[in-house]
Amino acid sequence: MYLKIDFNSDEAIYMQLRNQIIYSIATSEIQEGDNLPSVRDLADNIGINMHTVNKAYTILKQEGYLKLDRRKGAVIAIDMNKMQAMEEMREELRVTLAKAFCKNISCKEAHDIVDEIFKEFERR
Amino acid sequence: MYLKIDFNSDEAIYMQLRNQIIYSIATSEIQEGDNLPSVRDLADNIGINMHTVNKAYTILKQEGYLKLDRRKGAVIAIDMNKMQAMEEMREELRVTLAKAFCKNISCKEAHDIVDEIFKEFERR
DNA sequence: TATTTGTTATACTGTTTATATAACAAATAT
DNA sequence: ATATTTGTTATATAAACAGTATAACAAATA
Repeated sequence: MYLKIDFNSDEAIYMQLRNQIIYSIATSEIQEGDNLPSVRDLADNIGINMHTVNKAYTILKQEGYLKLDRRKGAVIAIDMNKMQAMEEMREELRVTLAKAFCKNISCKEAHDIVDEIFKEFERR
Repeated sequence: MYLKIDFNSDEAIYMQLRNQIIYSIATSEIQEGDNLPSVRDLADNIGINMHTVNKAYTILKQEGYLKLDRRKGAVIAIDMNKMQAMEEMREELRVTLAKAFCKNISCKEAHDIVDEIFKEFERR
């Protein structure tokens, strides 16, 4: 799995990790049942602290993407609460699309980008 | 203009302000040329500190939604950098839609919500 | 002349982020 | 059996951020 941390970003490292792991699941680079590296291995690998990785894993667990097991380690396990996910998506889109609309981006242009991104997920 | 701050939210107050002002522009509740309340008035009105409002206004200025003038106050003025806005939208959508895809939300369902939100902006 | 604007400066508190050690319990490998 | 590897938990520390509190300035207005 490819992970790249931007240490100059204003986005927290553990959030960059979280987002990239979710993206990797969406593109099927990793999938249900797969193991993630141990918190120590990944931390050493990237060059960050163990607790920063642990924070990302803990959030992914809370959000329903991971199960953490002392014997098996961190395993991808999607908790399928679609209704909740829809509501969260709606709230995020409200902000994203309000910005877009103010900047003269049309509904069609938004749709086109949605399609492009979904193609990133669906090509196998 | 209707502004509601959730003091228990994990989202910073100045970001809640920023997002709601952008949303108000998108729905044409406020528009190009309109004045926002002075930083002191709005702060008193909501019951927060002047600098928190000032931070929201400063960000809105940097992002191209406001002009700040010592004589006229804060005035809505959209800086139309559409290309930049498109790229920012694409990056935000990548995270939002990756989450959605993992939770089995289809491309069509995403499109439907985009349409619903755009209707919030376009009905007059 | 007094008030109102955005703006800037300083100071303080509390929270968050990231790091650093350390230890524990359960499982695995040697 | 022993050592190692898991996630997990507990402290501690430094830096950055969020929010508040005063205060003052320059330009414009009442």
